[in-house]
Amino acid sequence: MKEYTPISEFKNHVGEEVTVAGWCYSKRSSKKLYFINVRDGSGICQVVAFLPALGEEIGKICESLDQETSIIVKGKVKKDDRQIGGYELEMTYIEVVGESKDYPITPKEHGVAYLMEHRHLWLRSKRQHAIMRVRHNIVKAIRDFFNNRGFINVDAPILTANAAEGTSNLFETDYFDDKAYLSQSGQLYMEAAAMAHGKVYCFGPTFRAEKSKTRRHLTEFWMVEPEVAYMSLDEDMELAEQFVEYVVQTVVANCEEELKVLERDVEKLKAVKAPFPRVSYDEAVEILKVKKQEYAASDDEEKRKMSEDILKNGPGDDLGAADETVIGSMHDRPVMIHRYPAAVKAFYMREDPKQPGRALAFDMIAPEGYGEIVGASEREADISVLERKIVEHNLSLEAFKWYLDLRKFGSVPHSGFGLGVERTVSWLCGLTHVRETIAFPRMMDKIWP
RNA sequence: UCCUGGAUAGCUCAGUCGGUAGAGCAGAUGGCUGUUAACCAUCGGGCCGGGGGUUCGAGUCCCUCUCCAGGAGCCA
Repeated sequence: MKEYTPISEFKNHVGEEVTVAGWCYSKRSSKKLYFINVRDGSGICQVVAFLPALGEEIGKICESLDQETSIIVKGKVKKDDRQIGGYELEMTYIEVVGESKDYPITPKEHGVAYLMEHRHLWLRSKRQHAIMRVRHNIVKAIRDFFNNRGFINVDAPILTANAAEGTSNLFETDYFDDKAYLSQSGQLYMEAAAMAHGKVYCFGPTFRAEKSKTRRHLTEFWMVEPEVAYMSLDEDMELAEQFVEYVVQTVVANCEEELKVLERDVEKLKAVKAPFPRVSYDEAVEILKVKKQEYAASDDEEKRKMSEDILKNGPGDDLGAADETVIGSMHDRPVMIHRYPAAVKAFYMREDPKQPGRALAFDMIAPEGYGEIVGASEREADISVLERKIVEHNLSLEAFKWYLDLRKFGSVPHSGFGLGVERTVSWLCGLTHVRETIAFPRMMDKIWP
């Protein structure tokens, strides 16, 4: 590596001459003085060039700089509290590495469609830079949490032969003379791995061909899925709340600068401490019935409109987005809604022996309207029940032959959950749409760049 | 797939009653030793998304197609 000094390390080089390799972020000038904001990936710093001391040649170079021209600059680091990073570079030398004419993204406002078309360049912008760093910290915290608790990372395949939950939202691809599908969950494979290692997790991309056009959906998204042998649903809830608390508090501790750039209200994140409230599906429905009346009678037109969407699916059916928002907004931390009607949930979820018709499953709803971030359940361990449910869900017993083996050879109670990384990033960054949480989002109508 | 709203300068938008178009930013040129989305002056820049219709006349009204945004369902 060459001896370039990262801008983020300026605090250790005050008074020294350093070399910075980066890009021109913006430029202001008067006749004899240039102020060049340089970004190098680690940070942004103002470089000051006093032309009478530097000569005509350097003046010409400064004059020629456009937004995103790549440059190598030498200069002396000065502490300057007026600057955003707290430091300033007094230029002694500058060299252009690559020019940049008519850079499409100006410091002024742009529309969403335009920015998405230029996603490969948009990543350089301050907000996007901050989001990617928060995401990096979230991913690191996720791995650290499980690695530090004796979980083994066993990744699931991306190309699969059959579907976990029906074939309607699967991406299909040719697999030699056969068909294969892109994975929509690693869970079934993690159940196999948990029987080998006890505590496991997978972490990778998953794919859903849902024609969803909302702020919470991507067709390709990352999910972490822990699975633990001999773990009950209640223990699963404890694991999930400790996990989410750890991820959130790690980000609060490590991403102060980034959250400031994103203007995130950090106090709201600091409140995310276990235990999280637990609400049963039946309790949720009772709460929602009251809220529906309350909203319908409200002076606020928005609430009256929302009232129509509350319990729109009818009692006994799954909760909708409006229901989640209402329950979620009642607390300052995530809420776990558990024991949904078994009929609306996946075949592999165990029914509650104490409450027939209810599944041992929970969803974790993030506060501030960010919706479901975790889906979880205790898995059915009894082979005969599982076989019956596979048939009831119109799935092929043949396709699940290997999965049923797990119940044939030393079946044990086990549970796990899946956390959506993009929704978590969106929540922690306070974004309005998950499309900004991943470098190159894949959506229903967008697969470029 | 359904519902709603859009498409006008490179970008973000305004455009009155139907009478062939305007701002800010960006770009170019000039000015300024401390600027932070710098400022001041000047200049260039338009198939008003495509097609059809109504009209003497359409950016504006109607139909249609395409694309975009927001929402629903489904989900993480």
